[in-house]
Amino acid sequence: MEAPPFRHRSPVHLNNCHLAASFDFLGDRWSLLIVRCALLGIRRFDDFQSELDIPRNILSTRLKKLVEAGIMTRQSYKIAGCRPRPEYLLTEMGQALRLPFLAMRQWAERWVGNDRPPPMTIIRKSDDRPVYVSLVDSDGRPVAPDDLTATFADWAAEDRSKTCR
Amino acid sequence: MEAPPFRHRSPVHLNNCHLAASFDFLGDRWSLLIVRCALLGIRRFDDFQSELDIPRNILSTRLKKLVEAGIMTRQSYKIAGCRPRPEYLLTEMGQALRLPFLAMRQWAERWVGNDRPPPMTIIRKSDDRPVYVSLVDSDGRPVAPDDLTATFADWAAEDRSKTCR
DNA sequence: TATCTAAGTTCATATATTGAACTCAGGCTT
DNA sequence: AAGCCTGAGTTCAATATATGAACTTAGATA
Repeated sequence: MEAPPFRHRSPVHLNNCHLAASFDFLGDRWSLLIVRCALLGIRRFDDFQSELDIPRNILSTRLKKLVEAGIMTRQSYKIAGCRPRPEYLLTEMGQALRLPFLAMRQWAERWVGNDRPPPMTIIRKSDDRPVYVSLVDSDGRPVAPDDLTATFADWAAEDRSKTCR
Repeated sequence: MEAPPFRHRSPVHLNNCHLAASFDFLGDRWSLLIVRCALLGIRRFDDFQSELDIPRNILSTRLKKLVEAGIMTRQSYKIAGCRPRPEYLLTEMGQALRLPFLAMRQWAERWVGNDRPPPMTIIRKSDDRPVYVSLVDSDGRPVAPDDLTATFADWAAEDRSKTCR
């Protein structure tokens, strides 16, 4: 990955930045950990609670926020002989977070885990070979990470795309 | 992306999870926004401050944390006629966050921005064509997001890889 | 009727954030 | 030389949020 040119102002105004906006509901440790667990198959209040050792009231407010953001849904499940209970499932929007979370896991295993063998490896179901997150072009061909630059929509570029020095 | 099988416990214990560990220093809104700005070329204290409208003491503690985590370095720059001033640069570890952040941006533009034309588009320098984040195998060939499963290192799998129902 | 369980809520205490004002060091102006 | 300017922080009182323990609730079972 290549170092960016120096700027006084970021080229994308915070108000136009959907990435920054997503941090409103995903930008805290507990929400990120809850989504991590959900992506791994956890669904129930008490399972999130004991897995993460999160205070119950915090879990409650975070789940509400994630539901409100459209990342999770709260629905009832029913097993015979038990009363219906709520479970928290990822929506399609939430499932789509798998890719960024895999990218982040890949980063963490390289840089936090120092490339030691990871506890879990993501593989392709059809042939059991490991899978990676990478940059590709529209034909699916790999793109070198130092071969990137950016263009800006004209409505968004108010002197902001200028670099300095 | 495919829904995961139901589990009471996540298959990776939190203590072995480098992803979860990374949230210790990246799991808050301000740190994420600071890294976003740094990836876009911002380097100076006051530029981070005015770009994000972050309280100065919070910015100070967050930058210290990111430096301590190895994501940024604080070094001096010198321009003629001014005294040396500090600037905050991404380390190699920090630059490597570009991929997860691009994945997250791609997600946010799809799901938060509802696929409206984004203010910024990442393109390949050599041919100006847009670039995407995607799953690939070790030969760089695309992998379908619903074609994934996982294996677990035997030292990590203490009944945790079992699914339920 | 009493007990158990999963899913919450309540509340006092502890911790963190906010925003404004202040400091500090070195360069520039008069 | 004295005073002002600028960028990079620090300090501190007020406010907001998190923590952890205890409590509540609704159905199922004994």
